[in-house]
Amino acid sequence: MLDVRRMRVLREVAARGSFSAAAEALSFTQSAVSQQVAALEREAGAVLVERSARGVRLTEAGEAVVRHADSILAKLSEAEAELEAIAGLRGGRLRMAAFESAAATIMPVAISRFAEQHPGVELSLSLHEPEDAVAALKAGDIDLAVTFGSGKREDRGADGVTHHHLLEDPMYLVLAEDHPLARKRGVRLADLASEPWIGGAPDCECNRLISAACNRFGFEPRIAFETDDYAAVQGFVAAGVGVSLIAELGLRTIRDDIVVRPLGRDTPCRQIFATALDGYRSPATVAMLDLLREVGVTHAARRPVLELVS
Amino acid sequence: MLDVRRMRVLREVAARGSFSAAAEALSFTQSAVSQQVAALEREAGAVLVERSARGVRLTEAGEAVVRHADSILAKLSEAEAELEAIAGLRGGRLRMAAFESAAATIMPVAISRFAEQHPGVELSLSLHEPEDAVAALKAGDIDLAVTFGSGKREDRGADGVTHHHLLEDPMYLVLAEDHPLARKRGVRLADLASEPWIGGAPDCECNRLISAACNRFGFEPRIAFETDDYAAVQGFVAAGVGVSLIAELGLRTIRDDIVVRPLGRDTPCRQIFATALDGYRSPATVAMLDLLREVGVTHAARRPVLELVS
DNA sequence: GGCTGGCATAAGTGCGACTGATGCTCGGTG
DNA sequence: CACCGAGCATCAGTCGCACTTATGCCAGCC
Repeated sequence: MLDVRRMRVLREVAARGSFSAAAEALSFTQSAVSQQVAALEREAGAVLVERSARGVRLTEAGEAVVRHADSILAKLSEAEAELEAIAGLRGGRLRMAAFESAAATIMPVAISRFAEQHPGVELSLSLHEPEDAVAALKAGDIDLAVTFGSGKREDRGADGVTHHHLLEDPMYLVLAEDHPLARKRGVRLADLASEPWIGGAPDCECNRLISAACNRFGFEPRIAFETDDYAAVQGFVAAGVGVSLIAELGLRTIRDDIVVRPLGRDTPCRQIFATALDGYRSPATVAMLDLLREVGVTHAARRPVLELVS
Repeated sequence: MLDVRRMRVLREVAARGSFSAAAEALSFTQSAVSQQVAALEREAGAVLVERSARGVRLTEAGEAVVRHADSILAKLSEAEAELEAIAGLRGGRLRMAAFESAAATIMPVAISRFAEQHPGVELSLSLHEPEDAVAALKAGDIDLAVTFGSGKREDRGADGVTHHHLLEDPMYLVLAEDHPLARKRGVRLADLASEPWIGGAPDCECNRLISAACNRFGFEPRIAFETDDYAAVQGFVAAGVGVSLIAELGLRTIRDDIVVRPLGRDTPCRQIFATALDGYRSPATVAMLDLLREVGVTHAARRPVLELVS
């Protein structure tokens, strides 16, 4: 195979018109250039350079090699530029996934800020509930996921992913406006032991959050209906099918025929994480992780929904 | 600069999914592949491969490198193919020059046969009198010239070109049909000492041939008119401006108002050569040289004009 | 005819690439 | 749970290649 380093030498020879001049330009000795060109001719199986007393001239084969050398060396520079762009966040891509309420709240903020700081990076966001998101991470389909869970686990998970805590997301009780408890002040979870509940999708982290919260008050919630869309949950609650817990991030829009009640000291909190694979992380991933943490802190500082309903 | 050999290793790693498999495919040890990839990562300034317990996966930067590696390696194969094509006469070019009467006679035969044998080679022919042709050779504008001269010089010229003898081109006396000597049998050059002559262009090899021939018979021809086109010479002769000598190759077409007379043992001959630079010659040049020699022999074997007019 | 500019060649040296051996980690398994 | 195997990293050693220095050779030029 033709050696690209040698092709570079030949190109310099062609440009300068002599071995000596090329050697000087490349900071080699004339001897080295002579040997390299000879080796290249051996590889090529053809005479590439016509030697004459005053400098050299390329043969047709030599011209062909130089022509290709130009294009190959250009491609090499291109590759180097692309690497630099990726490392310097002036290029590359970042594929993310988030669950619905995060995708509607913190992600737009984070994405807009990231795009502003690093306009060259191509961003994409898909909707995935935590379980799917982690699977997508492991499959290499995405680089970063925003997930939630009940425990505050900053730990390096044994399964190759690490959850980086972003913020706490307090959950609120939602009732139909004509529910008997809708007017009561200081409702507690224990008051709702016998109510039918609206849950998240089956076998979903969301459901486990509700169960865990109720369990702490000594009862297992009876799930009357399951849906993974907070808007749908609000619909079912409004229709009187049951009551539910909705996290703050899911309460950006609140129907006017339901009431939202804080649970005071009992308030269960879901924990929001940025989740990424352990080991190598692209510069874009690292930058977005930092940014998400920052957005999380900012978000925690002001609690619009809490003020609104308490 | 990124090393193309290492990029090739990375590409194999990407294709096989593990260092070990790539090593086997490349007939290396796993250790070598590991070291090469590590070195490439140092050059690139970025992690290119995510190592895991079961094989490896490329990072985004790694994918970028492999993408470029593909295109670079493709270009390399292309270059190799082109070299092979040039060496095997399946490509490349051959630029030739010939004087007018050769371009009208032996060159069409040679070119047509060459094109048949080596259809991939791009052929071109330009018209140059010997002096210009040799200059063009030295300037590198052409690869091969067909020239003529008076002496039979196969020698390696001191000026860096070699003339390869192709054939002898006998010269004939041409007279207006109403010329007093037109009917005389056995005309000799000495009979024409006082005639006005039509010569070639000033300071042209062609003129020197006429002078040299006349000198041998003890007179210096008086040049009445000079032109480098044999058709024009025939015109002037027909008009009675003077007499001239025209070589056989220039007598493919003969006006009907002139007569052509052989000079028997006195016949001067111009020598036709294929002329090329010493030193490196492309495969196409060598092949055409051989072919021209062959055409020269064939041409010498049958002498249409000689038979026609003697 | 010596001088100069330019390429080739020979011998020596140092770096880098590859090998072989070994250690480490992770995931699967009895 | 301890073991095992697949796979990568690392180390030391060897070998080859690329470059340098030194020299020779050739051609053009004053």
